Amino acid sequence: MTQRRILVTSALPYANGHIHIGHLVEYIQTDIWVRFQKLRGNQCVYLCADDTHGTAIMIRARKEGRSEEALIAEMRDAHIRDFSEFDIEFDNYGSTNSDENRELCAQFWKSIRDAGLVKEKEIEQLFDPEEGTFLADRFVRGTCPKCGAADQPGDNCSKCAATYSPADLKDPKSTLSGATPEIRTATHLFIELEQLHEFLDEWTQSGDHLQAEVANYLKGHFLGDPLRDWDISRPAPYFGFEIPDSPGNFWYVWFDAPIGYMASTKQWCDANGEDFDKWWRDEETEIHHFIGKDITYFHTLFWPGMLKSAGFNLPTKVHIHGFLTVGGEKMSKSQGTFVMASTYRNHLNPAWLRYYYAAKLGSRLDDLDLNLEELVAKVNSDLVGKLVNIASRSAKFVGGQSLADSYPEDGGLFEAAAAKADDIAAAYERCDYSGAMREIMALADAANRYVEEAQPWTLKKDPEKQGEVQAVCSVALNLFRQLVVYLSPVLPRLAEQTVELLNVPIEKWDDVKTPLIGTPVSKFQHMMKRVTEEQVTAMIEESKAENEAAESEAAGDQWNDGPEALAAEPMSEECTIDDFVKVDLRVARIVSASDVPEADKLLALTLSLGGGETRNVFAGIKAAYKPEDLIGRLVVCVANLKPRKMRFGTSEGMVCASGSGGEEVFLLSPDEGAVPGQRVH
RNA sequence: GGGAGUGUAGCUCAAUCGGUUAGAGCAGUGGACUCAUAAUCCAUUGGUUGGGGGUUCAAGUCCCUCCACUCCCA
Repeated sequence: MTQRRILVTSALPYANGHIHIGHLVEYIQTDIWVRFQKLRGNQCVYLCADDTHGTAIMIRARKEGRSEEALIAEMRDAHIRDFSEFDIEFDNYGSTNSDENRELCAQFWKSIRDAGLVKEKEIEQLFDPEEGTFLADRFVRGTCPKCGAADQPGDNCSKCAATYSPADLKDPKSTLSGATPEIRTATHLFIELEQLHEFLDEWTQSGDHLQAEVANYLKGHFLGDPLRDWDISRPAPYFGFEIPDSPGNFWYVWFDAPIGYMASTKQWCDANGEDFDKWWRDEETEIHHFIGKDITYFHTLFWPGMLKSAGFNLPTKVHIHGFLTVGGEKMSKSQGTFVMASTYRNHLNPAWLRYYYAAKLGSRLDDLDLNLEELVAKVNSDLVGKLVNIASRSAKFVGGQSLADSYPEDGGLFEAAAAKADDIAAAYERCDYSGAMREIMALADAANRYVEEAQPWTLKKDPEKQGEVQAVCSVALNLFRQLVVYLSPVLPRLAEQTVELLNVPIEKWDDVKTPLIGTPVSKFQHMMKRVTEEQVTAMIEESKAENEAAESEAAGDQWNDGPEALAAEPMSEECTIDDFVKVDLRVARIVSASDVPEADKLLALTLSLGGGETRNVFAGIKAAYKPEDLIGRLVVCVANLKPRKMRFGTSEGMVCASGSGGEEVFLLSPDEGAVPGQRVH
């Protein structure tokens, strides 16, 4: 087998937050692949870095009253600590805020300029006069210019799905300061990606660079039309690198972030006497990027385009994975399923998560669901019950002695398991870890059956049969070691423990093909504990508590009330008592509630004001309430609202509720004792 | 709104180019064993492959349509 030269990266974590179990899907996936490649004898380096630039970092540092450099240094230490606790082993962990990165950015920039891909355009952008900074779309909220929905983000409306530019918003507010932004023009630099259209068509649609569904997605969504220019500069103030030939402008964070892969490589090369060009300009080198599906287009359009323009190697493959859900739902801070790596570590063993993710990761970009009960079952059953059990039930009979001097007759088990080496390797290679785990666990079952039939515990009682005991245990321990070699990319610590037990290093994939003979066996020690549901529950509880503490700290008071709601929908102008009494608010009882099938957001309600007085109301609360849960409850309604014809009928009032819409709708309820028809003063 | 996906047993997933009676693990049930961390072994229940229609000798797989969910839209 010829040795491959492989450069591997995971996406750069942003220096604005800690590593959580969602991030870990990617780093564990990548780390397994890298460890596998190294075990196969390939020359493989795993590179990563913190992504440190951009507005979010600048704003956060400002809020915390310290420099960006201090913030990112602290975050980088925390990231490195988290990764190391999960046995994620980078060959170099850099930072996009490094000299190497600045130099490489300049080099890319010159190539892209020379290729005639850069042009300047004046664009209008909202500017926060209080913070003294231009505002990215997500930092502006206001009223949708199309449908008039309040509190919508700067680029599209969550109510009517209209897309627009932040400058079109009515009553825009900065989410940073609450100030009304001004429109200012600024010169931005753009890369004319369309000039690379033909190349990108070719690169994305041919070869094996992308998973099939990703190639389809790009074809369907981007490559069918001319590619838009890519805005890669941001005016000061901005935390990043100033563009050398455009003073006052900085490279957009997504320009310098992927270059960070190369800057990290450069650091590694310098530290290890390696030639940088061998890794990024020699076509013999394979380059593999592992990323999540949310950043697909940066890595499959811009990045190959940049590399092509600057004359570097193109990625051999971009491996894209799905998102993590917990219990079938998005990770949720309030439910405690948004678990930080460090919180997990406080309660559970990282090896469990590594195995669980491996058992569920396939080569496609389906989302991965972390089901906590399943985690408990899988770890206890597969790792403890099946795998470690093989050693546990055989090693103690030969502890302190040696394995048999020649490999005993085992009915072909060892050979059969060794024959799986290529299949299992192929599954790892294509990132089908779940397939690999299934094959390995089937072998573990076979090993347990062998021990079951051979009954070393019975043989042990007969002094004449001590040789047989040694033979049976030699087989069992060799089968166990085979499994551990297969699993060592996933469970490096278990591999180390096995080395201690059997006193022979595990160094290469082909170790599965040669049984150990005559080597000493150490005294058996427990290799892995079982998981309990209590541990999992404790982790979730701590995660919840952390979230509550964080919210409370942010709000600065004991009620956890944050400023977001008020900032999102700022106070209206003053009104008089006369203005207020024009609105006749009444307590009403919902006497019927039904779905409006043709409407996405509406429920049809009949409100009783008592004494036979009713109002038919269409309320936009479908996503938040089920009709059957509403019937009978008291609400507050606007009883004198002018009736309005809608497609589905006439609406004769409004039900009072707060919230931003969608599922975030909270009906007002009167306290106990109120009766329908009472006026609200 | 546009695009890309997903939907298979109670749960998590397989099923090669369209090809035998749709398979595993876990959970469940019955039994065996008692070396092992209540681990292991044997047997076994469980399916209208989201709904409907079509193509075909043959459809989980291909086509149309509807439903539900996920992600993306620079």
